[in-house]
Amino acid sequence: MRLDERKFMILQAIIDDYITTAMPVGSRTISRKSGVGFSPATIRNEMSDLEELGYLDQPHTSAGRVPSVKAYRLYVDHLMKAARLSGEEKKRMQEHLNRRSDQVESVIRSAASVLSDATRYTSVIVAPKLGSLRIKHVQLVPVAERTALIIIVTNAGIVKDAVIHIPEGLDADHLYNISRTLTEKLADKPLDAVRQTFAEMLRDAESNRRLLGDALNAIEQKLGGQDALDVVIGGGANLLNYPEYSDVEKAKSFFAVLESKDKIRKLVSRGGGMEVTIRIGPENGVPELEDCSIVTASYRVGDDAGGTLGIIGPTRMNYNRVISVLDFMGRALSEALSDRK
Amino acid sequence: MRLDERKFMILQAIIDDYITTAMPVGSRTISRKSGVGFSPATIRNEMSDLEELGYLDQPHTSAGRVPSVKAYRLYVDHLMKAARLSGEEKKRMQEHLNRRSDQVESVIRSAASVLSDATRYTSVIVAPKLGSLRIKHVQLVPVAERTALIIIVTNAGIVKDAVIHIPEGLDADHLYNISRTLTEKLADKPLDAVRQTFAEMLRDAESNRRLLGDALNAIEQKLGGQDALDVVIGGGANLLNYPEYSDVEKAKSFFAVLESKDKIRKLVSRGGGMEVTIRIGPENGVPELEDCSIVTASYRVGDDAGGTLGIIGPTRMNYNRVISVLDFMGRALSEALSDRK
DNA sequence: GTTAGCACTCAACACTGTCGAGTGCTAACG
DNA sequence: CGTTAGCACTCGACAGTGTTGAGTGCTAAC
Repeated sequence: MRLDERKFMILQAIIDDYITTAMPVGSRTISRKSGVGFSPATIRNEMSDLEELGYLDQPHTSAGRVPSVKAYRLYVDHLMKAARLSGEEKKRMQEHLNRRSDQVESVIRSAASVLSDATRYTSVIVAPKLGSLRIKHVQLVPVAERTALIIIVTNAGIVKDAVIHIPEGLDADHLYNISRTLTEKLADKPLDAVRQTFAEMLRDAESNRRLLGDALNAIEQKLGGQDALDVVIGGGANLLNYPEYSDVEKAKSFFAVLESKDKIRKLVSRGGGMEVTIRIGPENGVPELEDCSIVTASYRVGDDAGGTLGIIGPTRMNYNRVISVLDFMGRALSEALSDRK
Repeated sequence: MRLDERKFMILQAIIDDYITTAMPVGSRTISRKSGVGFSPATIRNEMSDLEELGYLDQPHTSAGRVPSVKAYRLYVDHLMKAARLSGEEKKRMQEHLNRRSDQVESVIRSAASVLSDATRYTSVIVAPKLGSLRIKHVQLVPVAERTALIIIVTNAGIVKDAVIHIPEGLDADHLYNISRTLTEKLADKPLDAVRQTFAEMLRDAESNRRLLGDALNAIEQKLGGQDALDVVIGGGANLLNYPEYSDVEKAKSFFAVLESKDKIRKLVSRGGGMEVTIRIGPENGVPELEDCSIVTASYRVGDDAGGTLGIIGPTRMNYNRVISVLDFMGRALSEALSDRK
């Protein structure tokens, strides 16, 4: 038995219907649809075939049918027609995104909320690994008696800074000199290499040990520690709008997953490339979310570092729309984060 | 009819029981409690009196009784004995809070999560109004061809910075001079006055118009715009653990309130002072949350600016513990934010 | 003043029958 | 031979029913 034209059509109709209603769909419903010229009985026969082929599941004997993971896969890979976002919508997203575009972190936060608002699902954005950005220059600026700001400027134009303590008696000139040395030593090195280079400097330089140590700590904390933005989630409560989560227990376990960075990271560990990746149901590898799908795309910062943005929703999500939104936002985000000189 | 000793005791027992079980409590339950030497029948008589006095409600004829708002009020104002946090617990909270103490924003975020973890309710922290902090000095640092970092140091040691665009051809010396001028003009003025002073400078200074305008925009955005941290919420999903929210609709409306900054702000608009404020049920003024209580305390940054921290939970929340946690965290947070030289 | 006894109330629960949506199968139709 | 009408069957949803148990209020006795 093969999937002929008509089976495709019927399957598509079932999926479309199920995506909007979340109710098992019966033969009558399909038969009534415009564009389908067959009686319920015929549809039933076809549905029976589709079930045998593994594209449909039946919750129980006298219920309608529900698309299986296999069906969604087929749908996503072959049946789906790409949705176009209206220009107006694109514009609106852009605006909401651009409004705050000073720090990487706040751009990402706003992107997450734009994503979840636009899709009505839950969004996840993993911050870029900034480690591969290269340092352009480093500067120490005195701010108070024994405090300075260390500023690191990278090739992507992103600035990281941190407040550090400095030994007494270091005046602006001193700091300026140290800055020059630091810049010389660090220029063109990736941020990842800061630790090592600092360590070397600590070994060599007798004086200013304290200063260098503090600076190193501060920077490390910014880049890789608690302070570094990691994964941002938007619209967690959105999923409560779907009947799949009308059970509080389910909702709770969903929120529990959202709070576990490990699981989130696992969820969005991406397939690579700028392409949109779709993981349907159990494919996502997190058992608690086996009836969720996750769609991810990626974005870049400058030419090196990149991160992932994604949408988590029920398996019957509107893949169509989600894909276009992610695709668009991936580009928009890359632009917002890279074009900052 | 007056509230005698025994009525107090019984009321207290009822409240205690209800707070832990969330089930209407009957006369038998109270009678069985150690320390109560009366039969259910006697308790019933007393409960009947208490109901008449407005301290108890009866969901329906043959159910147990439930404390009324008036009862909680009495409990909170007179019956409750202050809980002591164990040293161990205090230490744990301190540690979780202190771990990241570089930027105001991240300290507040971590405080929110400490609060919600410690209480198992939802926490809200309103960021301090930084506008009343006074400027100590201002500095422009070149970071790239046409970009500079503007750094504002305040008397509380808090540093705000923003990336701005600068006109071509301004070298480090120029910027240094401008910084000096800015510092002179702005020193000792509150951040709130920046706008006005800048405006004056814009009028006077013929050159560097662009630069000043950009700087003003950037700073404004940082202080009062989208970028300024406003209100942070922690543990929103915590409330799902309580039977009060086993209904998804209720949970949804709760989350809706959490997403509305206006309502949150209304919720935590504080009664003033370092004192802990308690609003029970409808007292909080937000109809959607009429069966939630909110307990707030405040914290300070330096000597001027202050913010509010609070806990939202069901009316039958563990006021006792919540109050001690808030009190402790209020101090801890003030300390963490002020002691930063 | 306290308590035992008793009739009463009401939510929760399990059970039952009905209804309707949906199915599979078979036979008839074009 | 594909399509369709007809029919028996299945099963969840729902409403109605009786039972149980927790809890109450009242009264009379201690």
